[in-house]
Amino acid sequence: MAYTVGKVARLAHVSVRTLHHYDELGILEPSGRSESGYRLYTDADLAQLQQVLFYKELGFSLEQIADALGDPGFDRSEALQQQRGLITSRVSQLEAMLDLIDRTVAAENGGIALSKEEMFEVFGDFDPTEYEAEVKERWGETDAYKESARRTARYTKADWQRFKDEAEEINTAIAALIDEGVAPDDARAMDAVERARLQIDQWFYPCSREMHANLGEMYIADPRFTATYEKIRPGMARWMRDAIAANATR
Amino acid sequence: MAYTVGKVARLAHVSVRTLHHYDELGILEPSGRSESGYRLYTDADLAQLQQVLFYKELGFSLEQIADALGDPGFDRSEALQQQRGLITSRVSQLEAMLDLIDRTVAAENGGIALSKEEMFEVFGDFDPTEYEAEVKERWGETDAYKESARRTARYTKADWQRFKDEAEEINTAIAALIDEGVAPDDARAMDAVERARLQIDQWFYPCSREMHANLGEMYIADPRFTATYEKIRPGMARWMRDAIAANATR
DNA sequence: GATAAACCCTGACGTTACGTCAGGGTCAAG
DNA sequence: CTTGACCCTGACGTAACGTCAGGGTTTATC
Repeated sequence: MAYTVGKVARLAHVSVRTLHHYDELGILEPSGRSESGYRLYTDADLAQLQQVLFYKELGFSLEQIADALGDPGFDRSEALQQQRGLITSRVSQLEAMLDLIDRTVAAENGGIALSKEEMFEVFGDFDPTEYEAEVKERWGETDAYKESARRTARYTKADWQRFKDEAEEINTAIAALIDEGVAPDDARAMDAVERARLQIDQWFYPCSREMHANLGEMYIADPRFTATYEKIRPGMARWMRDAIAANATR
Repeated sequence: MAYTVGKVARLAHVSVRTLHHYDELGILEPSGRSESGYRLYTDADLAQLQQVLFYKELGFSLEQIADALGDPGFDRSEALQQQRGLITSRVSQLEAMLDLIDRTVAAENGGIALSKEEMFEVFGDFDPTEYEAEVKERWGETDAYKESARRTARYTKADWQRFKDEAEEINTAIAALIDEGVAPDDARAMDAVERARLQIDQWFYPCSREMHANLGEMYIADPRFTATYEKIRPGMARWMRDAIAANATR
């Protein structure tokens, strides 16, 4: 029922030093100590260690992990769902790499050559803004991509920085609403996603509320978009979809 | 045809600093410089960068990458096949995580609880020695696991260190043969894998040449085993399978 | 019941793979 | 011809541990 560092280390395939480190950072403090000062981990501690390892596997920093686990509103099942989605999107990314390798080999054997962009698009994180216009075209607004390209061509470095700051602020605000437990059909929720819509409208291409609703659907249908929002808060992708849908019909 | 750092960075979703770093380490030195000293990357450099990124994605250190790419016997297609196998095994691991999450959620909803080992077995690298005895049982030698457990129970820390050193030496010798281009049915190859067989026989459980051949088949059938050997040298898993098979029938 | 091997503790410095300035030269569009 | 984006070389900072050192504790075994 109570495990010493060494036992936990062997069980979880981590080093003793790693457990010491997590203890220092407050990410995983053992529930008890023996008389002689030995760290003693309980079953609950093991469950938390598993959470730490899942998050680490998904590329979260230890600081982010500390924040997530330290949050009083932390919910294990919710986190597991979030992690499930993120792992799924990671699998898609790796499968894209397999596909890239196959196409590269085919090209070497006289197949069609790959563009420079194709050679690297599987690396690095997925950028939603790059992709939204493209998706929009599939739904009919055939000029979205061109319009977006036309506008963004003139953007300066400072413009992009402003856009990023603005986007982050909007996302932070939404995350705060989620933390407060505000429902997606609450007026504050709809206002928040309306800000997101206006931002797209202003910076990239005309985006009606109906079109925004389409994008919202994609947030939960495409694992890459889902991952983008789930990484901010568990359940955020679905919450946004619902809030955007509510905003479109109010 | 010639790209500056910034262009390469945007294309490959890496930072300029990263490219500087790779240049310092000699992992990716641009083929040219402009008059004013700007780094100029060619298409071939981009292909090499892609290789670096693949290896990095698979958890190789920059030092290992430098060794692999710097090796005069480096072969792009061979490396791509190796990477394909390693990515496949990574996907299996992530799928095991998805399965673990599902079982954890099921357990929370009144399903069967998970053992401590199950909670963590998906993390950390795959240890072949832990698994071989278990697999051996599937082929009939029903006491392999028990025998192995009986023997290893008495092993001291120093014993394990000796075993690891020995195993590494054997693998290094095999890798050297591969580097030399020695064929799997060469006598030297058979001798090398015979040493591997004797090591298993000595440390864990009786392992006949026929049984060893079965293990060899598994090295290419199970992606986790394949990954273990492919990580040492591209093509090593298949080479060992062939050498072991040759050794079993000589 | 002693004695060694294995295990635990707390510092504290080392390492990898970059991030992040600082200070200064270069290029291209208006 | 200037201004914003871009490039250079140091050089120090950082995250997540690895790796001793020095010293106490537990446990298996003789």
